[in-house]
Amino acid sequence: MSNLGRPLEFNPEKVLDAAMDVFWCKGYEATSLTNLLEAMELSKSSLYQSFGSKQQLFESCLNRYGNWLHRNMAKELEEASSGFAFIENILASIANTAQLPEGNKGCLMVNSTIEFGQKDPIIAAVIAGNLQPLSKLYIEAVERAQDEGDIPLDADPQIMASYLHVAVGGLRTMIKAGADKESVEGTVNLILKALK
Amino acid sequence: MSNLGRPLEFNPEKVLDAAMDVFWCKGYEATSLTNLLEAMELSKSSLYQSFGSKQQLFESCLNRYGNWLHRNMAKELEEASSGFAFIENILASIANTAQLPEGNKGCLMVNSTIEFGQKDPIIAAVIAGNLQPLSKLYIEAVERAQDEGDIPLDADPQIMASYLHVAVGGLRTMIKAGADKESVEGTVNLILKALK
DNA sequence: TTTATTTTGGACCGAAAAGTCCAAAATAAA
DNA sequence: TTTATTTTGGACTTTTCGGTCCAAAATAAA
Repeated sequence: MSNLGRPLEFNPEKVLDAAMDVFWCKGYEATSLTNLLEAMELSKSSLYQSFGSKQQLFESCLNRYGNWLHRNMAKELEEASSGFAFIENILASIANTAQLPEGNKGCLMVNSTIEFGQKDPIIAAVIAGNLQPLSKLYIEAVERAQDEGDIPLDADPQIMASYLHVAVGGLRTMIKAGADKESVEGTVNLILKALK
Repeated sequence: MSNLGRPLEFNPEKVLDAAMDVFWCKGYEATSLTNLLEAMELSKSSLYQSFGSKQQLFESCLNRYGNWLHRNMAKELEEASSGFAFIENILASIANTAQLPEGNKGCLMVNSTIEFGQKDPIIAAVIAGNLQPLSKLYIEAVERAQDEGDIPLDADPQIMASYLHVAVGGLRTMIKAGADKESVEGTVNLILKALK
């Protein structure tokens, strides 16, 4: 709004990314203020001044992550050679994280869904608000795949989208449990075959 | 071992169940010693004497939960009218928890997989050790369903078992996110159709 | 009844938790 | 240069964290 006063000494987006990564790796409860301050390279007062509280910072991170995810997926859908190829790509890229540090991080949205569920209505709403646009993308992809003849026309895109949501959540769980890449890929093939 | 000394004033299985429920509802990091002591109705020294530490207590709870789950599922498989009916029942009973407190609790094994992943090797081993017998049950069920003609013979039971594991993890995530029963049931139907 | 063994309640511990507060510093506008 | 506005570092606070310790209590065996 105003340009007055002492300017920020940090880049709000960069420090948000840093905080996001900590929450992503450790989960909400397991990350302490100290963890955040070290990663963000901020003083305590700057954090509270700019982000309100640990929980509000977490909400900001969830939204940032959700936006980032949606942007990426929307771009992938746009650039995909077909609706079905998009779905294949999404699941394959998840399978590629098996037994890697990235696979152990999982998906911040899935992690937070499991950690919070409906315990805190505000967090639940933030998650739901970020999940819905992703669902829309899945529906779009399925409809496009139906147009292109890769998915039967009698399938309900809404249910198909839920099915994909389940696949993503389940694969991330499987990978967190330490599954190797081959079995994840085999499972992905089965998941995809079911759509046809 | 020995019968000497003052006898326990509590039932170890009962207090373990109480602890299990707290971890189940809140997750490991979010439950405090105080939460546990209140639920178990134990003094701090009794807890440490009998269960070692918060983490060891958690490990005991995981094993108890895993055994309980395996026992239940083995019984259901035994009593099921067919291998495929067993699979249907498992998924249906998960769908039935949608929008109920039980659904928000989810599955302690799934919750812990997401919360810990591979962060702590001991916990990871405990989870893996409890997951493997469940996998075996899934494989058994699939093989039986193949014998009974409900699942094609060219399907790999191992991959099918992973697929079911993914389905369970994903459904629990979906339900934790607040999905309503109808859409979960629709999704379950799609998951099952894919097996045929 | 003594002795050995075990459990129990509660005091106690240092560390770390999230969060508050304020004076000093840094800037833009007047 | 003054003034208004904002950020920053860090001291400070209260509460809770997981965990230890020990004397008292309760029992079985000798």
